[in-house]
Amino acid sequence: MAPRKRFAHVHVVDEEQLGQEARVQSSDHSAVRLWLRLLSCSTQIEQEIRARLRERFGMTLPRFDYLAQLERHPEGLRLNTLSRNLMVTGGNVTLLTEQLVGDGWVDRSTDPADRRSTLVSLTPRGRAQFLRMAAEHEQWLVELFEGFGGAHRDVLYEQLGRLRAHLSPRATSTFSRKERAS
Amino acid sequence: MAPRKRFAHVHVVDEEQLGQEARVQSSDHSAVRLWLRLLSCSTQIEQEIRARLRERFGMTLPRFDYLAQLERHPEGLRLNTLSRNLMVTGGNVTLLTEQLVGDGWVDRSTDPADRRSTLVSLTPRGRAQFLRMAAEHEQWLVELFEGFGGAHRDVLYEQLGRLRAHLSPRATSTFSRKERAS
DNA sequence: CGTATTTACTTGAGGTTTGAAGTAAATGGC
DNA sequence: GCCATTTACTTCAAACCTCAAGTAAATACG
Repeated sequence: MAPRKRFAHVHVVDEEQLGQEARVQSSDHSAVRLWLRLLSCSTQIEQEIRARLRERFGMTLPRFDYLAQLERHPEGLRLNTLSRNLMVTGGNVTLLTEQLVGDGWVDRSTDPADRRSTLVSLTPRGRAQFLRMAAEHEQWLVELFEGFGGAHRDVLYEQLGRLRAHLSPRATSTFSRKERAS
Repeated sequence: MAPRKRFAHVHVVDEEQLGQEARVQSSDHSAVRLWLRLLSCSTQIEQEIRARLRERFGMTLPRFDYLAQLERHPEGLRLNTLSRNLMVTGGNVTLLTEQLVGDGWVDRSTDPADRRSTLVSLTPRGRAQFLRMAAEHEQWLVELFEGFGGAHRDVLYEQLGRLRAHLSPRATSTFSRKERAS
């Protein structure tokens, strides 16, 4: 069977997949179909990247993403920020942090300005190793998009930017989730 | 912290998120940025749908997706096909099947034409309940895309179709994975 | 026919992620 | 200054998902 990051969705694929376009009929409306395509694309890429990270580096995607965040913020990040940026729960970040600290990728310290907060940053060795992986990682993406015409690409990039902006208002933090007043 | 389907990726968000666009600089190249936008959009929608399924119906997204597949195929589906369509591993489908059969959503039978295969389909009650959820689910998506202009939407849909087609060749089944000849 | 291979699925261990319920530090009225 | 609330993080059970190693049915080939 085919693997999936976390999941493939909804009426997913099928109508969506490969040669089976014929089956569409009337049942799906445009919002759902758009969502399914979006999901299908992102899942495919994710699976591919995940597999390569494992094969080449024995690295998992969540850890890679975590490290990538830190690499962008040499000054260190608070777990809360990390959670928001990675779009995962606080508990997850706590666990990943433990693992990455344990494996020597990450340094962890209490924020002197706010003793509730934890600051994390890459160890020098972690950073060096991450940079090697990141270079290759970027190549994979270049490869995946290769042949997907530059003009199409720009249009897609542009539209995704719009969509993200459109969706963003609801991208609230939820480390401890009281919010979500329906 | 913010929850995530399965995960948020890579250098994800941050440069990507909200008001922080300024930080982009030179380090990210276009393939990576495209991927991050794609991921960010799909994760946001996924989280939203996941949260609503739980709140409204006590339903999880993987199960909903599974049921959605079956709804589209009243004749029944083999687990193998389901795995490919949902883009998850066979083991996962086996587990979900047990749960859904146990909860009365799904009927399970051996394919008379091939006794290795298992056929699953919705129970009448499962189908009725699913249809109620699906109607609301579609409304959520309509809502999420509301105000994201029709023209933009069509362009995005079109481009995602192209991208999916571009990526698809590598979307091979992996129920029992011998393949992946690097 | 008989055996080797392939295909469909199951099992189990391990990692990931969530959501909910906690603890503890900081902040905001009063 | 005191207490209520908020914010930052931790813990834990349960769900999810993968990967690897199995079993068993079907097919391919000699």
